[in-house]
Amino acid sequence: MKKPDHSGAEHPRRVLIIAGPTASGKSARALEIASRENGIIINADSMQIYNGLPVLTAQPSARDRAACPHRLYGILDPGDRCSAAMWRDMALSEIYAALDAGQTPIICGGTGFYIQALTEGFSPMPDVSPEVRTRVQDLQAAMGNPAFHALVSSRDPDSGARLHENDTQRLCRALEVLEASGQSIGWWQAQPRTGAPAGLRFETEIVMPLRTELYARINIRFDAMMESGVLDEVRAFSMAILRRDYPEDAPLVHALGYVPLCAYLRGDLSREDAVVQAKTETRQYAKRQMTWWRRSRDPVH
RNA sequence: GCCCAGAUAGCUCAGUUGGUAGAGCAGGGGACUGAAAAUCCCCGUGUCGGUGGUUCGAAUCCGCCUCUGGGCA
Repeated sequence: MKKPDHSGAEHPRRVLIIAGPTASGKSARALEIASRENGIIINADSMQIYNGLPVLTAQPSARDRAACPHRLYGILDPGDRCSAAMWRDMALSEIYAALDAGQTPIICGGTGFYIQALTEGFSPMPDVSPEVRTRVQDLQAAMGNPAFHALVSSRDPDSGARLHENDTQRLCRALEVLEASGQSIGWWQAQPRTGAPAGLRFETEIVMPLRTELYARINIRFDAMMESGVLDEVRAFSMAILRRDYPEDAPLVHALGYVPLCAYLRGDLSREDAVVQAKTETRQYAKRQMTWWRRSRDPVH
C-alpha cells in the first residue's frame, strides 16, 4: 500500500516506511529491502528505543544489525523518556544523514503514532514544565476520575465533552496544556500541523498478516524469548528499579509481558500463567495496531 | 457398589421465596495531535448435561440416566 506525499519539493527524496503490528515480520521485510537498496533501518518503535530489555522488546539481533546499519535502537537510557515529537526529531536527522550519504532510509516499527508524527507533524504545542505536569498528575490522583473530569470540564468545556472521564492521560494533558499556556488544547490543535517534512517523499508499506497467522507468530516468538534469556533481563531490570536506578514508572515497565514475568519472578504467578498473560497482552496490542492501520489515514493538511 | 457435591457463554463462576439468565476474563469493533507496547470507549441467545414429571409457567422443585470431583467401602 503506497501513499504519495505532496510536499511540493522539486526533487523529493525517497523514504521508505515499513509498518504493521508486532511480530508481523516488519524487521525481516526491512532487512530484505535494505540489502538491495543500500538501506539504513531506522527504528520507529517506542520501546525498542530504550536499552534495558532488548529481548523482551524484540530488538534486532546482533546478526541483523551486522547485516545492515540500524539506527535509534536502544539509544536511550531506561531512565529517559521519549515522546513522539522527540522521536520525530531524531528520526529526521537520521533520515537526512542517510540521504546525504546516498543511502535509503527505511523507517521500521509498530508505533503508529510516531510514524504519524513523522509524516504529518503536529500542531504547535506549548512547552509544559515538569512541575506543572507533576502537579496536574498529583491533582488527578488525589481527586479521582469523576471529580477531575468535572474540574477539566469547568476549565475547558470542549475537552471535557470530548474526553471520557476515565481517560486520565488525555484529561491530564488537556489540563497541563491549559495551565502552561492559558489556551485550551483544542485551540492549539486547531492550528495547522507542521506537515510533512520538506524534500521527502514517503513510501509506506503496511505489513498486515492474517490475524490467525499473526497470533501464531506472536506465541512462537514469545516462546523463543523465554529460551533466549528474557527472564534474566527482566530480573535485572526489576532489580535496578528496586535499587532506584530507574523510576518505578519508567517507560519500559509497559513493555509487553514485563508485568506478568515480574509476577512470576516474585512467585505470584506460575510460569505457565505468566507466559499465557504475556502472549495475551501481545495479541491485544497487535489488535490495537491493526485498528490503527486499518482506518484510511489520508494525510492531514 | 454406596454417600455427598457439581454440570449455566470459549474459560472461571453468579443466579435471591419457580416468571424462558448475567458478571469477570478471553474474544470482536472503535478512538487516538509531544507518555502511544500508553490511555480510553462500545459489544453478552447460551439445546442453563439429558430425559420424564409437578406447575399457567422450571436454570430453579421431584424421579431416573450420563459425566466430573471428593468421601466411604
